[in-house]
Amino acid sequence: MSITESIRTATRETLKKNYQFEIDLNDVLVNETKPEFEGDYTVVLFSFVKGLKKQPELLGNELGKAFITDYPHLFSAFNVIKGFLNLTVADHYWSVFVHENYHLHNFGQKEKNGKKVMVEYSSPNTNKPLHLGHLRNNFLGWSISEIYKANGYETVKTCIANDRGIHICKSMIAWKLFANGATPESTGIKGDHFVGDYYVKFTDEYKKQIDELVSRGMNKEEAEKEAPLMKAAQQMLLDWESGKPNVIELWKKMNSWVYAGFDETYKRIGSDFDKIYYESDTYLLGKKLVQFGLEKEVFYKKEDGSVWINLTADGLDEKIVQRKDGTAVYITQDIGLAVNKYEEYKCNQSIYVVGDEQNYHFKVLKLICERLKIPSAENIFHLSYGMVELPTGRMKTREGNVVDADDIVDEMIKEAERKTNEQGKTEGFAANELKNLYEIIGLGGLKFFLLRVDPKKKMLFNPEESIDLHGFTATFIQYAYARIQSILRKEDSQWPNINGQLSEKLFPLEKRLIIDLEKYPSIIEQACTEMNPAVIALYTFNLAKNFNSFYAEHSIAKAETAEKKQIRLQIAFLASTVLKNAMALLGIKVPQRM
RNA sequence: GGUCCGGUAGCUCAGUUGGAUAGAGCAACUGCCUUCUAAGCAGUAGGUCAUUGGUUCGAAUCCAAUCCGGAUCACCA
Repeated sequence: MSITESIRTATRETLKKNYQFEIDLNDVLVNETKPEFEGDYTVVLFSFVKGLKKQPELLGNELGKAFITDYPHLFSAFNVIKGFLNLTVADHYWSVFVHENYHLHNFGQKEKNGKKVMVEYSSPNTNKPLHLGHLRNNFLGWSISEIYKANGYETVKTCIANDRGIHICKSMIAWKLFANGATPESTGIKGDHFVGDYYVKFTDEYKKQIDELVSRGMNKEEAEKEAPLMKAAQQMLLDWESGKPNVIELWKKMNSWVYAGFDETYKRIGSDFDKIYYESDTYLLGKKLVQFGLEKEVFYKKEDGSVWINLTADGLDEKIVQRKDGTAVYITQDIGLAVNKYEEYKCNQSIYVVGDEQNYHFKVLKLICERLKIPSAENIFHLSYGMVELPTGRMKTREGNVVDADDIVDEMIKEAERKTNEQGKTEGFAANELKNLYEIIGLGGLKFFLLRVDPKKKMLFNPEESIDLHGFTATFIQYAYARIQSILRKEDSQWPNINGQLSEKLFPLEKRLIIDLEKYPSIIEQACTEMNPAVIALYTFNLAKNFNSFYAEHSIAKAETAEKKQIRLQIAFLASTVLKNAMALLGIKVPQRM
């Protein structure tokens, strides 16, 4: 039981015993005591003052006295200010905690709970490379999955490849017309970038055709429809759906180029998947479900043959689920995918990590699944995240101010190298060790920067600031970790063993660190219920900061007594474990030295 | 226009079952390397929590209205 839980329980039991006053555990508000007051934890008494009809100060003093006599192993002192009962937790409690836990490599990790969670993330289109927004998505999805795992869930990481549709045909057409048979191999360009270039080429050439048609007197709207390139792309989509061999062959070829490029990027940024779904498979199941929905009268057909659902009763609009020509729309395949996922894995929860511009889409998807009485409907959860903005304004593909994921990663690693060399502390590092270090620092910095903000809020990505290695960054934490490793290396064989006995008082800085460490299990729990890795980012930063203060003040090597040395070493050891494990939940590695 | 989200220090962000004098980091300024890693530590300064009203012992937090910003309301994905 954690210390805050112990305090809640003690409060409940004491109120029951001394005042015959029954309360729920959750009614006891326990905070960390503010630094300007004496004590470690504070019980806020206002909420039960009314029921007991007692002065808050009087109640506080009575409770405090009872705590000291009834729970001497927990509390050593108390004071009351207004309605706040400040408790000092006994040093003995903390030293026992450290002694019992410091050597646990999986400290904080929960037992398996038998539940299964699916996390879908990344979900790229196969016509262009990953960009900055995808990075936030990937880091978030991966981290959430790890956080669930740490909380005892079995997890399934999935990805849906949006590998079909008119956008795919556009890059195919452009390649066919303009590439002259060039390939990623022949040009040396990474596959996803190679295909993406042809998608851009399509857009450029298409614009030219429109301009030309307009200059010949056609209005713009008509020109957009009549441009030969667009017609070719639409024809290709029809040919694809009818399975025309040469189109399918080209589609497979170009997709394979893209996947090879994605694999490289995923490997680099540490994203992996247990299962990849393909829209080219799921859209067919989606179409079957449209038929099913028509039979059940969840959907209805309009005169032109298109199929709709009416969601006005739920405050939404009518929504199309199948075009008049019988082809699938975006949501059609998502319905299919939801069923597919459930039948294959039967997860207790199905999380979709998708940008907040699709909030409406997922509201609709969930409603449709509920109306169709799909068993997994109520387990669908849209983990919505805000857009990543640039100092110059919004990122827009069309305006070309997209930040490419591979470029960012390169830049971060290069910057890590520059800053590391500036520090000039890398004597004795082998070349491959250095390369590894640059990657750990560069990627860590990037991940931390994108994860430290509440996912649901939009955020500003400032490339210059993100490679600044000071302050609330991964580098700061990695550095603190490397220093702890340095201590432990030196002290490795000389640990005094006095079995957690403590005859002297803990210094405030020591206690603050232990309090931090003790709450780690509740932090990963909180990160899970809130689905927010930023909780962990903030925690690791504070832990590292507190360790640095501690370290600056209290030398471990020159500890005053054996017992001081022991507890400090144990604190250092546990802190290093927690930092490493917590950072791992964010997908961030920590270096042995730097 | 409807719906949803946001507005906290110069900048980037924390801050929910309503709790003490609203917190970090960056930038600025002042100290600290003969010490287990100074990518560090200690400190100073910086606020009308968008505005107004309400609820109560108590509001950045809850309610209402207003202002500002964004997303969405496609037979695009």
